[in-house]
Amino acid sequence: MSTCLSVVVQTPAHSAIAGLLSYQSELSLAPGTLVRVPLGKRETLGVVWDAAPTDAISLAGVDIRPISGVLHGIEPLNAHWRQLVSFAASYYQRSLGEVALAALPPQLRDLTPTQVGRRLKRGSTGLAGDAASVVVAQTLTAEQSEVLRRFNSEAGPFLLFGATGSGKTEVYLQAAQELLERNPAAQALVMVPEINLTPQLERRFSERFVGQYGEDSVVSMHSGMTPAQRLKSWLAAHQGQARIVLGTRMAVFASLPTLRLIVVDEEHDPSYKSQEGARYSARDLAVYRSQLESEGAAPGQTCRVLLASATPSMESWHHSRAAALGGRYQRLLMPSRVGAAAGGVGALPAVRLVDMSLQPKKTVLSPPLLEAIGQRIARGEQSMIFLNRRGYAPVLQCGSCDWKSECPHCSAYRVFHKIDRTLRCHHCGFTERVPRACPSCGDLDIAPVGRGTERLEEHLGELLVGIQRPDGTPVSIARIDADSTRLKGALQQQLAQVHSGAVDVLVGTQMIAKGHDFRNITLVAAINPDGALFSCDFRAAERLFSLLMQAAGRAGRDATQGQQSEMWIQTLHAKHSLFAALKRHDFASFAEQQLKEREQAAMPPFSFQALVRAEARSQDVAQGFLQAASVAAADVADFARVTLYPPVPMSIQRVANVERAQMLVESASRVALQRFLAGWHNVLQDTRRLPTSKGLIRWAVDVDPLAI
DNA sequence: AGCACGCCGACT
DNA sequence: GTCGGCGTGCTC
Repeated sequence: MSTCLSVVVQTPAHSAIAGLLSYQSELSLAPGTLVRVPLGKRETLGVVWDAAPTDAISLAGVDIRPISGVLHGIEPLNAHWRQLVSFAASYYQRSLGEVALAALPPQLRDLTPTQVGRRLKRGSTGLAGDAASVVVAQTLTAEQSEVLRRFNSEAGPFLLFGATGSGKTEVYLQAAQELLERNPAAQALVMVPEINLTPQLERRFSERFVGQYGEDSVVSMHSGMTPAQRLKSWLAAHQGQARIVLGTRMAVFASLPTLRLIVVDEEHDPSYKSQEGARYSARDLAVYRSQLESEGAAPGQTCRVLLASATPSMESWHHSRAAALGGRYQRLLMPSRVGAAAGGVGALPAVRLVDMSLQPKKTVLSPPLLEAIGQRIARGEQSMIFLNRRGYAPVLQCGSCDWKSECPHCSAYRVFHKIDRTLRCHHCGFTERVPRACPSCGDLDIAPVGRGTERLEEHLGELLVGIQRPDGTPVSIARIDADSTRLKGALQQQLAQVHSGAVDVLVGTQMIAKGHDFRNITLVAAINPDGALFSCDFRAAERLFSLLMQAAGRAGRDATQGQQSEMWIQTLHAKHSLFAALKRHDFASFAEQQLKEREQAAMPPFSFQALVRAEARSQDVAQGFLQAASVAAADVADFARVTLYPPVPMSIQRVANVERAQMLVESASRVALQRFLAGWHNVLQDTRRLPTSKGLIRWAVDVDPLAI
């Protein structure tokens, strides 16, 4: 008698066969085993989820086909990994197969069992590193020691609230080091929000651990790696040679059989929330995973989780309030910058607000800011200027008719890029050469409106033309944004330019606000941050505060300059409480204010949300689908405990000729929302099959959405 | 998602 | 008369 296996395979989120598929096998295979199975006319990778001896060879009229192969060289994925995947699939309303297969390295899908076997042989040499090259741990500050002491002795989860420059990375390094010394098999997972931040983190972890634990002991996982590299890292983690895994959000799904420590650096960062496929939050899954890995573990063998940020998310801040008030996380504090003593208390840059309502209209850079930048250049110091908009100008407009550079495929303007004389849509990518004359009336008077980083760079060049560096050479201005760093390695190269001191003024988008340590930057300026102040997105203020705080953290990382470094903000709303709190570097009072407002308005983290998005040929069909699903929701479990809002067009209604609409679902209870969504799923699928839904392209649920 | 089948327009 | 467009439907 053969065995009947339940196998998960890559099936689309809403197809009719979202569940487990049955296959027969002569071998009795353990759950978690990787297999190759026939599916229709092709063969695909699957994961055994369950096995039961059976003699049934058909089910509901479908023949049960035999599996076609087993990836013998790879140990079955353990129960914790399977539980994590199955929780994520159910919480984020996606199929098990989609989540499970997306969590595996893509190359596993393409390789036959024999090819995988060859890779395994070729893999690790298990070379031990050179013990002499071990970089010794730094001496900790009192704050760092206290944080580590509490982290190692108390029960988590932990939220480390640490100022930029307070030495959070050293805390991660020593927490990992302590773990690896204590437990000869333990593994640690350290996540960062962006690919760009992995190289420098990898350098620091490698120099600390590779010497002692071997070449494969530190590996990275992010989408920028080649398929072969990803497979190699994944196998190293799965087989336990990798002791430390560094990566972006996808790394939360790495197979780590002896995981004992998870660090989520910059835990507030929106990049931890996936925006496609299963829209999971890697930060939230990290907390869940640590719980899972700790279940039934001996006291010293639990998996600890450390979320860290200088500006925590309102969710984590709320969870880390006093236990008496219902907090579940331990809040750990590191308010001081390393070496702060040299620069006096805090040594965080002084925040200067420029009230732009007192400046002539259309001023881009106010005279006092320009003056301050000039002084830095004369002293041989660097400045950094933020503008969160790339290109030359966001719109091109005709002076005589009302033509604007609209994208023909999207409800958005195409951005003018002067460098290559193009109009580019940042949503669908549609690009054309800039017209010589207005395409509508033929007038030659077409002009850029507003400004992006390209134009700011040009403008600065004109304004600073008379300024000289200490050695008498002219000012050098550089720009870093998604356009200037398109080529591989370009970002690293441009950052190196800044480090070498060849650049006096750096212009860029938020790309330069994150993580990079610049020793000689003593002035940071945000020239137009007002957009977020009165946004309809209730998280806009939180994001702005965090961005400005992070930007301010770029200034004066070198303690000897801490005293003179400044963060400049130009605003039309100088009296806004956000700026007042920023001036005092007072995240806590900003957060209390935000949470109070959120509580009064019953918004997250005091309520729980999900968004259903629909895409269709016409807006009517998209909204009609949502409306019909909304009406049909009345019979679904826990309907009475959720609020369904009417469908609305998305803020950018049309992208690449697809109309988009969304509908908000809200509940005071996470459990009720989950139960409702689970029951509603079939209703949505049935609604899609209705004749009125003809023209609907796709729909998806986003649980705990970041933006509404 | 793939990969089929299937039913209507311009080509050797 | 075929090649091929992408709409609809199925995969244990």
